[in-house]
Amino acid sequence: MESAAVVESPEEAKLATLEEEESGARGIENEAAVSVKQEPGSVDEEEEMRLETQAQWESEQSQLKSHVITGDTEEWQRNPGFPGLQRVGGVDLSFIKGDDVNACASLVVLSYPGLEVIYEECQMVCLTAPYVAGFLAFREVPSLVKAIERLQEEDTSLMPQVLLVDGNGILHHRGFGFACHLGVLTGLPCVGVAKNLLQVDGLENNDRHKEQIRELQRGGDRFCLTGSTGNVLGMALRSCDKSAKPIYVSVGHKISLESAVLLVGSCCKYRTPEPIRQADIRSREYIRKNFPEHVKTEGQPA
DNA sequence: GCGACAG
DNA sequence: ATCTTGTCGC
Repeated sequence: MESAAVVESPEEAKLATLEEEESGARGIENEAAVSVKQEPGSVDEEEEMRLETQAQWESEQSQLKSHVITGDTEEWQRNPGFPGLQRVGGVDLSFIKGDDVNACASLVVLSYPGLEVIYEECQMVCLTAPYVAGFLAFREVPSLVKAIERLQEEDTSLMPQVLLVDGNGILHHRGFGFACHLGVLTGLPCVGVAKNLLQVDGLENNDRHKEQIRELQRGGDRFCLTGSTGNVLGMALRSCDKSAKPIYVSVGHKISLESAVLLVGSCCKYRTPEPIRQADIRSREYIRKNFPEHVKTEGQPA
């Protein structure tokens, strides 16, 4: 047959759906002046419903004894257990203060398990999409795909075998966050690493969550993030001894949660895994150097 | 009015 | 994401 059979993978289908939602969300945003308030109907009914789902959720949560899994980042670093893994990539964008269009995109590749920077690139980019909560990828992904393509062209032998992304993977309102998005468009395995919990599917930064965080004593300790639908969406990981605040790891593309957590843990000298941290440092520095803050220094006497 | 809101 | 200095500690 002449017609090219366009077979969509489940991930690609998910992406297509999200793209539709994104354009919808942007349309709403553009007409934000028109308030679309819902008629409250019956307040009592709503409240009753809310309390009921709340109670149901709480009972489910208490049954899910998401006990702390004790880990050991030092041990992971001594014995990573990823034979064949030599290059881990990291990406990040940094922004100029009052500018929501121009940004610096950075891609770094680190040796593994040594964590030395073996490739780095910073590139000024123009962002097209605005930042809309839940649609982060639409703003940041295009520039990063281009960065990967430049590396592919420049030196394929430096192509990372896995990419750490700052943002979530399946820990997302539609189960398809930044790390999934970038993974599908590049074909690379991706891991989502967020610094804050995205409160979705019943996951909440409440007292219970804070208590679980307090139970994380050492680097490597972690616990499952189980949504109210029963799915494990990611893990809260204490990435090093120094910082008590965990990072949130979730599956992006072509990697299991277990592998993702071990990999991220073995990449942490500090709270943020080195590949992302190095990309972050480099893109910030680039902005700092090339965009003198003429806003701040006013009276400079000659 | 208050909280959420990955980056 | 960005706005921001010093400071306490190893």
